This record gives sequence, C-alpha cells and structure tokens, in this order.
Amino acid sequence: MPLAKQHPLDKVFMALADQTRRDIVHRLADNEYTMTELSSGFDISLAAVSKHVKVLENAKLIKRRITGRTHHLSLVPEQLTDALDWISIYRHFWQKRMDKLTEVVENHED
Amino acid sequence: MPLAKQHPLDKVFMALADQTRRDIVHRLADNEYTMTELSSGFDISLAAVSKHVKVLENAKLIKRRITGRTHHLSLVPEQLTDALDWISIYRHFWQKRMDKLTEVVENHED
DNA sequence: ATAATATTCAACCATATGGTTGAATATTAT
DNA sequence: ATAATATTCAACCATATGGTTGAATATTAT
Repeated sequence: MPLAKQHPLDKVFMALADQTRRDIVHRLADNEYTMTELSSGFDISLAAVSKHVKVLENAKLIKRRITGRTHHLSLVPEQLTDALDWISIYRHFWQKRMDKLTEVVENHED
Repeated sequence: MPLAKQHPLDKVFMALADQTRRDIVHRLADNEYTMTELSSGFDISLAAVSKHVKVLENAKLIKRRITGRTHHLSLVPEQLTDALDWISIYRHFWQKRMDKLTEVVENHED
C-alpha cells in the first residue's frame, strides 16, 4: 500500500523510468524552460506534461521558479547524484565479473 | 498505453524504483540465491518475491539458472552500467553547478 | 473592464503495480 | 507409489500511472 513511497530513491528511479520524463531532464540540462516551452516538442497535452513535471519535482529532480503566471523549470543535480551513488556501489561487483570475462576471453585466445 | 514499454531504461529504472527489489539486487551482489533463500528475510509472501524477481529478470538485471526444481538467481551487470551511463551524461551539467556553488561559498569566505 | 495567456484542477479511463491466498506443476526423497 | 519441497499460476484487490478533455484560476495586455 505505498501511498507514501518512503525512500527518496523510489521516487527518483520511478521518475526516470519514463521516456518523456528522461527527455524533460535532458532538455533541462541545457536550459531553463517554461511549461509551454517544454510541452512543445512533446505530442501529449500540456496537462500531461504538467503531470510529468510534478513527478520530477516531487522526486526533487527539478525545481520550479514562478514569476507571475509562468513557471520556469530547472534541473536539480543532487538526486541524480544519489541515484548514481546507489548504482555505483555495484560497480565493484560487476568490474570483478568483467575481469573474469576478460580473463576467459584472453585464455581462449592463447 | 504502455503495454510494451519500449526503452530498456524504462524497465531498468522501474525495476530499481522499489525498495524490495533494490534489496534483492543488494543481496545478489554478494551471492547467488535460490527463491526460497531470497524470500527469507523479506516479510512478504514467496509469490510476491517471485514477482519481484520476474520484474528484475525482465529488466535484465538478474538472471535465473534452473537446476531441477530450484532456481538460482544472480546479478547481471550490463543494465546497471547502462543506467549509470545515462545518469552520467548529466554529471558534466551538475559539476558545473557545483563549481558555481563552490565559487559562491569561497567568495563568501573572503 | 475585457480578452488573452499560462498553468493547474477535476473527472474520467484503461492498464500496471504490489500484494494476498489457494491450487497447480515439477522435481526429489522415502 | 507417496510425500515433501520449490516454484509458478490464477484470481482477486486496492491503489498508482499516464493519458484525455473541459473548466477554473491567475496574471498580463489592450
């Protein structure tokens, strides 16, 4: 019954698990955009983009600066770092695996 | 209507967006486990663990080796690498941000 | 004041998710 | 042959997701 998804990584990974939202992150890496600007280039409704933005905002991947009636969206790096850190823990593991694989390949070449 | 979630990263990030599944990945980083072994230590049913395993397997994060009636699960590194790579694209962006922040802090210290 | 613009809200829909329990299937042990 | 063990399957449930459309709200321009 996850009404309140506890761990921040739940929200971050969930937010990244959608192509449209990854595209939004990608766009915001270069520039700030308003809602209307952002939604142009997606073939879904503005309301749908608005929902995606809310998901990203809730995951703290982006933030919103409101000036009058327009909302300016920008990327926030911290949570991406946390996601990267989580995955990185397993780098050691898979590096070991890769080394083994390389070894096998090299032995095969002899 | 995502019956077929196209991009592999959709599945990978979705798979990682759940604490139980991240725990499974964590456990499998050390060791191979069977279903029964894995499910001990989680307070959900074996069937539920089985479903989580299927999600991870479908995302190609783990693989299953069947010997007789027991299934041995193990971690597969490649997709984790892909996820890491995707996030890493934005490292440059946030590093720039971090540098700016550091600058501000240093100026403040003067 | 009125109109246009930017955005959210609400209601709705179809499908997915994460859990349960009990039955089914396959393999192994006695 | 029978029983035990390992795992999946099926049906079910409550809630979440990702989309829609039309109305509402707030701000800005005329």
